[in-house]
Amino acid sequence: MSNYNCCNIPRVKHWYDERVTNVFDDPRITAVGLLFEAHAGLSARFNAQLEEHGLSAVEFEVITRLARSPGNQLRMTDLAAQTSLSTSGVTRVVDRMERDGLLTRRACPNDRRSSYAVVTAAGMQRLNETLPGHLQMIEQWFTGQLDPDALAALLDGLRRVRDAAHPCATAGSDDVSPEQVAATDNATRRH
Amino acid sequence: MSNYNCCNIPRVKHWYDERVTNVFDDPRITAVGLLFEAHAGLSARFNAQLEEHGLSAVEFEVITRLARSPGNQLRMTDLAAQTSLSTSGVTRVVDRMERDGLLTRRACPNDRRSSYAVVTAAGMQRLNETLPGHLQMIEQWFTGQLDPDALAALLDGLRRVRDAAHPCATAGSDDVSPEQVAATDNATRRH
DNA sequence: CAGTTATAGTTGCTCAAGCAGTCGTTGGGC
DNA sequence: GCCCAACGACTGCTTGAGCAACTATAACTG
Repeated sequence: MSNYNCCNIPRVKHWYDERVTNVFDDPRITAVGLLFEAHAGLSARFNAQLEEHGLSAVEFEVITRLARSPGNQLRMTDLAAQTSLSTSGVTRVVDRMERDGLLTRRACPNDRRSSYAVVTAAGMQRLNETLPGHLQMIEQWFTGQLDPDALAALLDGLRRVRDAAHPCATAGSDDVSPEQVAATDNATRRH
Repeated sequence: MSNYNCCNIPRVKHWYDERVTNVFDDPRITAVGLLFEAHAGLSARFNAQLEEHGLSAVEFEVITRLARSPGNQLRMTDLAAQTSLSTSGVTRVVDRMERDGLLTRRACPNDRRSSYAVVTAAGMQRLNETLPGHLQMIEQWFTGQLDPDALAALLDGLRRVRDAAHPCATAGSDDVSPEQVAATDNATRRH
């Protein structure tokens, strides 16, 4: 019963050793396990550092996405598309961050349905306080763990997986300049 | 204001182009962006497939961890350690899955504080129905996206990052055989 | 221009997860 | 053997996020 060696699993490509005795030793399972655990580990590290500055991961992502956008602002919908939040989720995060003085809402002049979330001066300051440590964390736990070649290979592989799997969430404010689009590599682009 | 070119960020190693005009173009940000988006993309794909079989991601992880363990069972605490759930979280997931007939609780004979979560026959069947498609998804959106060399490089990099960053959650039932431990690569091991 | 449809944002409801506190059990120190 | 600290599981409470319903505005169609 414990020897779970079941079911005819279709194997399209055979890049791995065939002699598998247990489904859970399947290298594909191992592969996702690695990716997910790396993600979980980094998330935990980052969250700890962000928490020191009174930010949750989503709040940090929100304020970062806003701060990198022209005018430090984004329409609520675009913010939702860039983050992996629903629009109602964005409403609530912005509620909290507005209450904490990090953001403000600003009416959109052209479209009275829309409103912008804008980073306040206090928000920018908070981000300034948080970012250096965050970058250090990235270097300490991620990029610094590998020599340049290995890192490049890793990032290349990730990019391909991302491009393939990342659900189409092409977002962004309407008036981004072309070079800004080109720069926004890790944003939710590339269909 | 939009040109967020701030703060003296310490750069330990310079594996990337120095000429950065905007903090958010920082290759370290891009790197985590890639990893996180790849994870998010894969998660979304997997969740969709799992949902077809009436399983959430955590439920799938729980039942998988149990099914790969000797006797298809694990003590609640060990299950919590292997998944990224708190013990109360595990209590509730097992509650739900027990209600759905996928798991049962079994009293631990040696220690009356502990109880095992055990996969039922229905649970094993559900897993059998779910796994092939899941493996196909992995191949389609992850491992199949790269040629063997690139995949190996990706996994190698991920392994190092995982080993560095993954928070120490050494778990597992007490009586795992050594070869089983060796096989459990993607489990939460390695100090 | 009127009527319909689509879009932007918010709100009520539900649910999943963590924290802290509780209860029963175990094991170590004396 | 008794006491107390540690442990395992569970429960109440809070929080955060999504879905669906709703309102207001915009755009489209004839």
